Amino acid sequence: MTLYEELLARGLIAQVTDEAEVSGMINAGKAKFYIGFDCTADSLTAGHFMALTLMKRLQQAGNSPFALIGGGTTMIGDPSGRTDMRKMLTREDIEHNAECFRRQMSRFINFGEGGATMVNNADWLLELNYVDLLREVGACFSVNNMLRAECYRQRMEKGLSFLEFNYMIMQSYDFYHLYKTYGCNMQFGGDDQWSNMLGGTELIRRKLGADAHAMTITLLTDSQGKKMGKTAGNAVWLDANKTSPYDFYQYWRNVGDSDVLKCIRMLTFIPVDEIDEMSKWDGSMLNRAKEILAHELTETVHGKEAADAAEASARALFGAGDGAEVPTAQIPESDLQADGTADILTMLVGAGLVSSRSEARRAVEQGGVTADGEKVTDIRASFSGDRLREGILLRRGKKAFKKLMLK
RNA sequence: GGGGGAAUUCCCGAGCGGCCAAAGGGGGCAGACUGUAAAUCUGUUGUCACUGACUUCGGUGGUCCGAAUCCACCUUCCCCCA
Repeated sequence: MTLYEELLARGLIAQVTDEAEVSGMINAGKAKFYIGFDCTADSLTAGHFMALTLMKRLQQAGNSPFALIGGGTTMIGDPSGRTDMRKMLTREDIEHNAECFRRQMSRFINFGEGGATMVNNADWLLELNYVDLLREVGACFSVNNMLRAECYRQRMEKGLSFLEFNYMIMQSYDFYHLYKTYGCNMQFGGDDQWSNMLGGTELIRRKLGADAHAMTITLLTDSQGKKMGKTAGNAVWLDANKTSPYDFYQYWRNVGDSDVLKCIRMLTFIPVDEIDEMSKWDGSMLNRAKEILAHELTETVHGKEAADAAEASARALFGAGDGAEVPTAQIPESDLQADGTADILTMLVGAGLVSSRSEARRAVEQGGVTADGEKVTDIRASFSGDRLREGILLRRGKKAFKKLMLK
């Protein structure tokens, strides 16, 4: 199976400018391609993860990746697929985020000798001169065409600022720049980037009379068409401090039946024929597939040790097994009451299992709280300081656990 | 530049000057059922010292015994005309 065929088999490819050209180049292992990442936060997310694995797959086949960090484009803010304008980030924030991205990426991609190249578009975009730019590339863009682009469609109803309108031009300029500087003639990215990417191929054609190509990967959505990699609107981060390895593991452990195989196919490096074998599983057997998915991804992101630990904890907490390594939380001595005990509401808040005492109260009243396996039904229940010193396993609902200790 | 409209709780979206912590939906959370799935049903969803009190309806002032509701100014956004 060729690399391109594998990508197809995994369901990764959404759109390609020229299938024959692109597949030929990447199969031969000689391609130079880039993927851009705008640094809108201080950590990469599960959404970026798929692009990174694509990069890795291609690198393993001998191709040369360029990871572009959007230090410059983030100053503009990509309007694609958004209904409102992004919050403007300060230059300092962006630089900080770019640095975080750089660190995280180097864990997945080999940037060493002969490996991938990391570039930051702040290096060339920030020094552009407005009038020069207008004359050089502005003349190559048709506003009529741009307005037709899918990525602006949503915003045509709600309003689109001129700042954001220029995003496509900046991204196109990136591609043009990388083509001229490194001979990079392919750009990959999420499917929402398609029109931005075409802007680049078009610019290269007009300015240099050369062919450049673009390919997008399918957005990872669940069976209801919602983007995956988010929980209740919050991103699943790759930074262990923002999303703990245990939570990361749990996110994937909990995907719906109908989505497991798709995730395994698209996100893991498990050979395609093995996955085909798994796709014959059904019903509760899929639970095994979910474990594989969760372990596999946690291992790639946080390392084998963390993945094993998360799996062991999960098994212990949800079924047979013991010695669970549950994330712990601590409350200070000062949270103890005069008689040396701690009340359940304070404990729940201190453990971070709820965000307020009211929420803690509700959780207890609804019978969703246990302490060391025993259901707590009284909102005035309290526990001795001695027990706390040894640690009490608090559980809120089915899936949230914290071991609470005294500081 | 001129004219018109809008801003409500996580999101969408109701809201007569007192009966508004604010309808309804979505989402979230919890419970039942399960396989840590889906579907379904039930409860819940501002905070706290919780049969009560306190803080919320873009911002600042004002009218009134009383304002999410009325007035003034400001901010932001949308639409039409240029």
